[in-house]
Amino acid sequence: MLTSQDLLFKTLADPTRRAIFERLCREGEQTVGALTVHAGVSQPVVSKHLGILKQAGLVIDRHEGRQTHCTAQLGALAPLVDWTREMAGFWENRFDDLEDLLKRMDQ
Amino acid sequence: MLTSQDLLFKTLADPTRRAIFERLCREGEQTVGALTVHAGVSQPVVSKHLGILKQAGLVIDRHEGRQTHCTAQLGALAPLVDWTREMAGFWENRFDDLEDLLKRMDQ
DNA sequence: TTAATCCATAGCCATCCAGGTATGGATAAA
DNA sequence: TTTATCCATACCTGGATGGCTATGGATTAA
Repeated sequence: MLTSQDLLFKTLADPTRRAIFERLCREGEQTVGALTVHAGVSQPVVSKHLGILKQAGLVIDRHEGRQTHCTAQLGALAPLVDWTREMAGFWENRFDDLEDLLKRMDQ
Repeated sequence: MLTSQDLLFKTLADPTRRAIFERLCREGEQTVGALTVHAGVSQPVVSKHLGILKQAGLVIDRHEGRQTHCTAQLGALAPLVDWTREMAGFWENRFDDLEDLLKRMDQ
């Protein structure tokens, strides 16, 4: 089974792809051409990365004539935030358990 | 150049590796053997994943006799949290800029 | 209509890497 | 001392994937 966390981590693991997403977050809507200028890779590669970002829900696009305008979808990062919170939660619980144990030992 | 975010995303992108880290967060300190039982892969593979997790600072270990006890280092997730916050920050700033623009247009 | 631009898709290749088995060193048990 | 257990390292292999070029459809410009 492929969790949404899996998809997010895998998608963001590639530096080129993450840089594209970062640029979209910083600059807002961008055409494929504009992204290609700064990506350091060829246009087909940028298109492929955008496809993967779209599949992960991190990017949506809008067609206007022969141009494709792309936008970052920040909300798609939610599972990532949730995961981090979950890990931190486990951590806290372990401290709570330890606290309980110490309390019981004290009696 | 390889940023700490790069290292973190790449390290956590693998499901098996992330599962090991998750288990360490949930259960606390575990030996390599205990981790192997639940990992679904061979012991050498677990050792290799632990090596990568250690390199990313996500795990530290402690040797006791012939056993190696591993612990999750939650603090190593900080760059991930920072990155997410940064992305959200860009988002906010863009809204702020838009707000400023609208305000100026209103005058 | 013709030429130029924007983008997506197809096909190819090199590289990376997660998985395996084999093995040996170190420690603990017999 | 001998045997068994725990773990790490070395080595190999197949599959995944990030990069490229070539190409064509669609739209705009000449």
